[in-house]
Amino acid sequence: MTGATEKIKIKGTKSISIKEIAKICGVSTATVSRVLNDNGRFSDETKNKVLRTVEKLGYKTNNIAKSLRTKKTRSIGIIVPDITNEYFANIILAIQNFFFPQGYSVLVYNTNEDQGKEDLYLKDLEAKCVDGLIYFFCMEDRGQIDAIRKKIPVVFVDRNPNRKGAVVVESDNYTGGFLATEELIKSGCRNIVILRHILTNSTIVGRYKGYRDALNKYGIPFNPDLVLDMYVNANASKEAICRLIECGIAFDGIFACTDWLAVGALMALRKHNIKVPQQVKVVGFDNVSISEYSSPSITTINQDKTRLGEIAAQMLLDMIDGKSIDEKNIILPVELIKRETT
Amino acid sequence: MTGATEKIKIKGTKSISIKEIAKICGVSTATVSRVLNDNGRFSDETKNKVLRTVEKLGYKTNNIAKSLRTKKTRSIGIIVPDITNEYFANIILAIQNFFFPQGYSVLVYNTNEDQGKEDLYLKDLEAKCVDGLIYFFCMEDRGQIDAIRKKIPVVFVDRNPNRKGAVVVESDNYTGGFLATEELIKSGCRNIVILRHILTNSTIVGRYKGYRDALNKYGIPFNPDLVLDMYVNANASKEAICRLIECGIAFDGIFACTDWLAVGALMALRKHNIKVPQQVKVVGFDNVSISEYSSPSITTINQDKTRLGEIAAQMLLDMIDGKSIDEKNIILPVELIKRETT
DNA sequence: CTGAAAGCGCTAACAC
DNA sequence: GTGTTAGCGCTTTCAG
Repeated sequence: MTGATEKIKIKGTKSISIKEIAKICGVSTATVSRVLNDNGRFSDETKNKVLRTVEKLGYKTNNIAKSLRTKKTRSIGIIVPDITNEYFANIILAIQNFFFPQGYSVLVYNTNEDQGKEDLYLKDLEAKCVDGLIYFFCMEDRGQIDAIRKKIPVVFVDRNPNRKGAVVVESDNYTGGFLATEELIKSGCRNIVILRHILTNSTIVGRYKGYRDALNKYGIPFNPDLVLDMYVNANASKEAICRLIECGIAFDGIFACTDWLAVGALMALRKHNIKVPQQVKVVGFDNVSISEYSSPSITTINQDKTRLGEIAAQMLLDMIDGKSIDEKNIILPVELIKRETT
Repeated sequence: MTGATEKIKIKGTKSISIKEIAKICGVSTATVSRVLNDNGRFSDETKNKVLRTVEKLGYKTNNIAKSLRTKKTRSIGIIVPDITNEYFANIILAIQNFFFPQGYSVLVYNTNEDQGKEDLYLKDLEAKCVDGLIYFFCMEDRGQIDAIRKKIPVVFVDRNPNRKGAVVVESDNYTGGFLATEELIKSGCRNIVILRHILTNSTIVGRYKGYRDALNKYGIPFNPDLVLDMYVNANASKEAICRLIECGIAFDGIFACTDWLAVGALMALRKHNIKVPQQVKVVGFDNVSISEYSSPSITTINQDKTRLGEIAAQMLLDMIDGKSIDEKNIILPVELIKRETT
């Protein structure tokens, strides 16, 4: 640590504009603009001249000015609940990797599932004039969603807002829930707990439906005591399972709607010296790293995060480019990954 | 899936400008601009009139145009190695939470430690005219760093580029490495493996130095066979430790420069039926979730990600605002978190 | 193939 | 207190 107080200042890099290079090349700004954007209507000679001086002077186009004219900012927004969650981070990464080579950059907004923030972010995105939005929708319908959709292209990922005409990319949560539950049943479980996120959204609804239908199919009675709602957080699920055990409610399987919820369950089981998978079996959801590296490793439902992101990105780009899009609701398949907890 | 092909189109929300509302209010655009920016020199009467019609017509200022005039975009860039890594994600989150209330939005660029990408991102950031940059510096010096610093304010986080005059916020990696190693020594270890990231940067250098100095202080000879370099990845460290065991090289402690590296080590140890912490003890670094929820839970060195992000953000904002800043190199304290692996 | 000129929406002197 | 005016740097008709 130095106690010195220093004034940081940035050199006024008086950046040169199209005008200067036009003057130097002895052509008009219009011509320079044309060669820069490869819009035709210029000779090879002028092209070379322009390009060479652009290179020499290190000219960089001012995208602000360009945006003002073209009404395109070449940036998109992402509104996401929790960037800290590996599942979301993977999708964001795929989106960024897709868009950057297309010349788009990505504004990231983290809601932490807070609707107030979500509102503010939507406003900000509009003010910043993004060309499109990828939306991990979280808020309840208050008309905002349709409002923003009227103004800019938006594609919903992961969570389905169930609005007519909305473009959405999601995993097959229903089948995921079904497969997870079926795996437990086939391994011999008859009293299957389900650990859910307390915030109801389409992913939870789908997984729960799959759970119920699997129970049904195999003739296992549904027990409402085994439905546990909580905020997604390993400690919350640990406590919930501990409570269940302490109340003496019997169960032999757990379907956790999230891998982290499964981790918490495992902690509770370990604390009570309950053997996994011998006494209780566990299935998670997402297939994030923790499920692979936890001990025991967790049987889970894989979601294809990369494709989720890529497809959403591709659809958004198509919308921005005014292309027609074939499907408005893409549902990606999921897959059971069998590991040590079942 | 519907086979229908639908043309998505966005309604041309012919947005109104300052001009319209000036006309309606019977004042000039300058006046409107003044009340909108609260720049004084207008009467309460006109203020009310303007504000009311702004409200009524739902006028929104066009930030592109504004930026073109003011040369401020109110956006900052973040260049980060891996958004998927909870450690980095936490810092990004803190930065976003700090900046949004200040009216800034955040462009995120993921390098995946790829220098080629880093170069491109730097160019893009410049073209997008961001007001500042927070930089998890990864590339080796090729002059680019100093070049960008001349153009926009940048603060380096996590990794110290060791350039004179650079503003950097980092954890006390040296002390972290020392504490981790000391913890192992005090628990009785004498043959301590260190698991390092193969990409040398200031964090690794610092932690390694701490390791060596702790060894020295306690009179334990350094054994180069116990220094293992790899890409940060649980599988890589698992394999490295397995190899060590299979080669018959004895060790009783492991200092992993990252929690995920520690996780891999634990897997290798489990595979070979080596008891932790009885036969081998392990210390990680970062204190990300996995260290808390792994089984056994991992003793680790905590880095204060939130403060790392907040301080970096505050310093960048100060630089943007042209304020003088007191310290150019903030080093945040770290802390040993004792858990089950030691 | 090229240039002149208008203007995107806003801010900031400067004059009154 | 308020209006006039001149651009910011670029694209894009329209004429030639």
